[in-house]
Amino acid sequence: MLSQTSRYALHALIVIARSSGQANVRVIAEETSIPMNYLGKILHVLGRRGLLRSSRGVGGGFWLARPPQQIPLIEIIEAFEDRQFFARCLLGSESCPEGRPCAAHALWAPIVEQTRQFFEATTLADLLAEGQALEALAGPARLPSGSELSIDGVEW
Amino acid sequence: MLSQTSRYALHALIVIARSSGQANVRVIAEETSIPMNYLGKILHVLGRRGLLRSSRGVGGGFWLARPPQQIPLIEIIEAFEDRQFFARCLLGSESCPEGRPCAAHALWAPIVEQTRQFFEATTLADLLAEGQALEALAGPARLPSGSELSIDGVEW
DNA sequence: TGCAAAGCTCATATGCTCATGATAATATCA
DNA sequence: TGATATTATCATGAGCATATGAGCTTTGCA
Repeated sequence: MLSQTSRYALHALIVIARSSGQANVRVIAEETSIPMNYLGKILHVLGRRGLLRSSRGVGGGFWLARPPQQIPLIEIIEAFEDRQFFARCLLGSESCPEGRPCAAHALWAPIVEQTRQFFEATTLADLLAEGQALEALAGPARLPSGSELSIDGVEW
Repeated sequence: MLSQTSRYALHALIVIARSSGQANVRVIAEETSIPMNYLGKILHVLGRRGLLRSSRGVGGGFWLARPPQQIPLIEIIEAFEDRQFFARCLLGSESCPEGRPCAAHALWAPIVEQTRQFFEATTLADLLAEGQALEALAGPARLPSGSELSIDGVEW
């Protein structure tokens, strides 16, 4: 559904948001298992898109340019998927030129539209909240095992 | 969303169903603009999956193995997409191993499930009916232009 | 019985996504 | 000011989905 690259971007942003401050490429790559060089490129794109800020040099890294409530998932996706990602019909836009819908169009359109609305309405904050809920459920049993995904200290 | 190959398969099946009988690769390729050799391979796969029958030699071609009411779209898709097509989470199955859902999982699951149900519930016949409805709307204005997509004579 | 039509099969090419590696630019700090 | 840490940028490669091309096999028909 989503490209690997989009999924990397989402995952990286979740980790950055959780880190309550700056996070550098190496650390994010370790935590997410995303190849480091590739991740650098992805974060750079997110920077140009206005989702991340960055600084170089010692102590540098990336951080969210906006609070996660103001980062809808669709912005992340649009950075890496081509423009027709949501415009495309079941049979492809070739079979379905403007104004001459193909046989599948009307049936498929509601599905696409609902998916698009999901990505528009859901924000990075929603994902963080969901992750927090999961941790509350499973947390006590595996806190001692040392996974340091703490969500505290986020100042938004 | 769907791979090019799946979309080719869908499109070809629509054309075959409309042809009310046999259709050969060359004709289908011309009508759909799908590369002929590639189409041949796709139809062969659909044959092995039990969706098409074929015969060789002069006058040979492909035809539906079942009435279109009994061909759900999901069967077509499963022939060309990998098994995890609907199992996959927003962040990918790597981030989301069995029994340990990722942050996005619960939010995304309903979207995937609804999409899966669409492909299960919608049949080739539904696409044909939709195409017929479109033609009824726009038909009179462009019938003289010679597009011979007649739907008559289907004996199912 | 031989030719032509059509599907079948395999080998190869191409283009894109994903990934790697090296180097440059910039920032911090002793 | 030099050593180090970190992002920025560019060149290159790997692998897969997509596509092409050629020859093989089967079938129908004159």
